Amino acid sequence: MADIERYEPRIREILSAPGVDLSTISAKRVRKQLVEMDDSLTAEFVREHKEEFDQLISNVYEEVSAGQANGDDAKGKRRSRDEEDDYANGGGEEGEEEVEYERPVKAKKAKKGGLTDEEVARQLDSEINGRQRSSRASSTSARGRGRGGKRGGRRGAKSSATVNSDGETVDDDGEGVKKKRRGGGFQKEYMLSEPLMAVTDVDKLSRPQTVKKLWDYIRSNNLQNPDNRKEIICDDKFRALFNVDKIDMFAMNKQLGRHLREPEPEA
DNA sequence: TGCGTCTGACATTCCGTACT
DNA sequence: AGTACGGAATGTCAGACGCA
Repeated sequence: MADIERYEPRIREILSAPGVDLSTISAKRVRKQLVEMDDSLTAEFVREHKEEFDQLISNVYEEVSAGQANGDDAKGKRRSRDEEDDYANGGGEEGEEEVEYERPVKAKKAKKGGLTDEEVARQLDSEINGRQRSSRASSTSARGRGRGGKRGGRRGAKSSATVNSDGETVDDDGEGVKKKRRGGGFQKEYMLSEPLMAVTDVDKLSRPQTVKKLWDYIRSNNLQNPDNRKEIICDDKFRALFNVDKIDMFAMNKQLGRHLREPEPEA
């Protein structure tokens, strides 16, 4: 039986460190920090004893958060909405705790200014009215899911709404969803820079279409690093585009903006 | 009514976790 | 072990909503 208890001070240190937001910290992150802090501790060991670590982290979390709540009523209040639902739900008392108390995106939103009266009112209003937006946002990560690769729920399964080859947003039936999203937005076309034109073979595209074209090009030219598929090995055209030999896929999207410019207004 | 704020939408791949 | 899926980053705009 490994002596996991001896890591308690470390865990306490992590959880009570200045700048640590208990509403966003996760057991996973604590474990990671633990490994980083303690050279004698390996990731493998932590993985092997994950449950024990999680149990310990949870205990320390309870203590630390209780301590902070005493001295900081505001933070106590902040827990009230979301965390009552999941964290305190199973936890709070003894017994099986929901160790994965992470709510990163929610926390991000909260960080933007916390829950003001206005926001609370809006949330309540949304819940009452059962707006589509609120139902999505309230579950997991609103942005995360909307943005992420699981549109429609399955990898590779094309979404219920996609951008077709004309840059038009369509749903599964091929019907336009312009009722909801007319014009502009993703359908807005930009003039492409010369290097970007060289890759896409067109001079005007919407942003999503541009990204799509880039990925077509990447795949057809095998530019993905086989060891790290998030990394793109630049060929001449890409090098001209990004001025680097390799680029992270996220950075690529970021850099893309530099190659898109507003179309000149038509006469 | 206008302004400010917030959310959802789209493309992409990979990692970690939960579940079977 | 294999499968399924959420979440991660990036950009921008439309639409919904609250408030003054």
